[in-house]
Amino acid sequence: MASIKDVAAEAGVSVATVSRVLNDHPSVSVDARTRVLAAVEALGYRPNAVARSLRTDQTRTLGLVISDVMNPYFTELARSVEEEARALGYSVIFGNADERPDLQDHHVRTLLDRRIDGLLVSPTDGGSPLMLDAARAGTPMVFVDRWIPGVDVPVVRADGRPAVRDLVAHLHGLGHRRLAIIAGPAATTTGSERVEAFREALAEYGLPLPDAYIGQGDFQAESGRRATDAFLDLAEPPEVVFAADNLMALGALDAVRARGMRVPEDIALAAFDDIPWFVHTDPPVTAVAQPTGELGRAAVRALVDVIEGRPPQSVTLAAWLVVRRSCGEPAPATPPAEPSATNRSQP
Amino acid sequence: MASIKDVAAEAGVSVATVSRVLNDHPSVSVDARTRVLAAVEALGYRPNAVARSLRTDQTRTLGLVISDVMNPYFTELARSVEEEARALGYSVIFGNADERPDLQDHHVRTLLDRRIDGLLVSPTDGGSPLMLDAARAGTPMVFVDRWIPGVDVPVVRADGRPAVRDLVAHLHGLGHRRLAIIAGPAATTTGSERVEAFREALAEYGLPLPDAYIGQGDFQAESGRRATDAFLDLAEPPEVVFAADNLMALGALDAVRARGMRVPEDIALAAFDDIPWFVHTDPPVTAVAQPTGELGRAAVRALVDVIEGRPPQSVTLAAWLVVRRSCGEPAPATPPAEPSATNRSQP
DNA sequence: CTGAAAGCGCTTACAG
DNA sequence: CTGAAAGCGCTTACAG
Repeated sequence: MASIKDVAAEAGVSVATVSRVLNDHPSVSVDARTRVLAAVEALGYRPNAVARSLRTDQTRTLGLVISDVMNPYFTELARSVEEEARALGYSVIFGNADERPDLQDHHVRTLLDRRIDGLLVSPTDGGSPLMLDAARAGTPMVFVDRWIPGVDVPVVRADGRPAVRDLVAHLHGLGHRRLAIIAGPAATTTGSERVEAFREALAEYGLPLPDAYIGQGDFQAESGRRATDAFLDLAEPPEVVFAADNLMALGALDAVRARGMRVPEDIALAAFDDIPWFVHTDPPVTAVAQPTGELGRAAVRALVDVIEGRPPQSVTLAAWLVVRRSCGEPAPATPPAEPSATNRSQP
Repeated sequence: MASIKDVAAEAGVSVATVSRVLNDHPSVSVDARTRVLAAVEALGYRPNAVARSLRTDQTRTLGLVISDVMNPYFTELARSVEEEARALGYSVIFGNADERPDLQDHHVRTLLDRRIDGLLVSPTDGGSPLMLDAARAGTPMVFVDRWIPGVDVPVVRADGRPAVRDLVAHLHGLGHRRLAIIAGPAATTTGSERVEAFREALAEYGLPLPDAYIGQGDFQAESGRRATDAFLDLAEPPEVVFAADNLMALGALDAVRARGMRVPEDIALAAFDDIPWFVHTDPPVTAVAQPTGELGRAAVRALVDVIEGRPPQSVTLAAWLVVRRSCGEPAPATPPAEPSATNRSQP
């Protein structure tokens, strides 16, 4: 592979001049520029980004450590992150933690070793020493979706509280009184916040949230299945199951179906995170939708602000309720504007 | 950030010795090793991967250029690629082409500039000059899922032909005679092969595949919607629509639902690529399943073989038909073993 | 406007 | 077993 030396030789100039041309440095004669460009073309030369990074101490690369790529919510987040990063001249390297703290650490370490310019993370746990150290050491960092309290790192996320309150109002209006939740890991902010929001909303209606109605999940489908099975085995099973993410909702559907029961006749179901398939499930699933794409883009902008020395900003966007039929709702008289099936709409 | 010099100073040895310790070189005294390790620990030193790559001319990184991350099939492929790569000591950088040749080229170029050790690609088109040049220039490369004919690059893919034949047999058995397909771009192998497989299978039953029954899609949902709309507007609409991927099937469902029609009563639907949600759609969707995880792992193994100088191997695995109810099938007397909802089963 | 030179952080023959 | 030195491919003050 041709190096800058080859180009210099071919153009009859020094490597310094070649470098200047490549970096659009103003003081290069037209003649030199022309010859260099011709040599670049002739040799099919491409600058070695590794060498450039070593020299300039910047990689123009962002790291994104995501909790679980297979979760459509995070897939979309990853996609929007890459788009915005590309628009700003950065590449992104993804690490999939698969909801495992050890894997998360593996990726954080690898990314740091590669000297990424900044790190975007949606923490799988309460914060490993590694990540905390990196933050304290001054690695540009932004949390997205989930965050770690007590660390001075900007957070970009959606506030689901009002939407959860709307959901509970909806459920209460349909006559449901025994409501259960499949929670995410308590060590994650989204794991605990969604339970708290649910509990508070229930309290407004004088409804309890007994321990037996809190299923402990891990944001993956299998845990949704197990939690739902446990609910169904109760002497007094809940009338509604609210899954704190879409994969656990999938698991809940699996469990209900395995028993030959039906949603919403035998048990109602709602989910956090809306996905295109929820329009076509049997029945269509009522869900809390997030402005996922906007979240990803805002997170990248915040991170690039930190990297480039501008004051970064935490961002909180609104989530909203999308009512479908999985809780027993008859089609509303005036249907609310609904996102099209494949594009998660922005608020 | 501490460099190898700092470690050397702290340990009272030369940087060469530090490097030897770090790379497990045999000839280092126990004493030196101990002091170096202590210094590494004390300084929290981590080797700079960028510098190491520049020096060794290898990045221990694989590039994966994928047609569309938002497609669950590719998401799973990406995930298994990362897993196997990690197991073999490589990281992977993803590029999402979003089915756009220009974006694909952007990522290939970026990846090449970063000097990845090898490239895994599922081409969006018939092969851009850039990619062809890279292949000819000797960049270690493997095609996965889709491929480009006439290039000497190993291919790892699934053969859907027998499964498509099974599908057509199934449809014919249910009495369907007017069968349509929503195809992917003809420039992609999976785009053209699936149509050919379908056409050949139809021929075995003496059934034609008229042009009007070939919808031109691009593997994304919107095109599935458009193609289905066109089918439905025909004087003699098809009785079955076979979508060549799961996103176009989603679009087809959107279109059918938008007209207030029902699957399979008004029109039957089948899809290439099985996904967990197909178990819970209304109705559950009959689909051709691929051994996605195994495909990703095999592709990585093949690529690492090329990189490390071993003879690489092309791999073709089998796809299989999963019958559900979207084509009008009554539940079979002896239900076939079916993949669990969230784990795509291997054959 | 241009080039020689230093240096980014490593690894690795080459001597000793 | 150990260190001094060269070199990977760039960029960028410093002179001219």
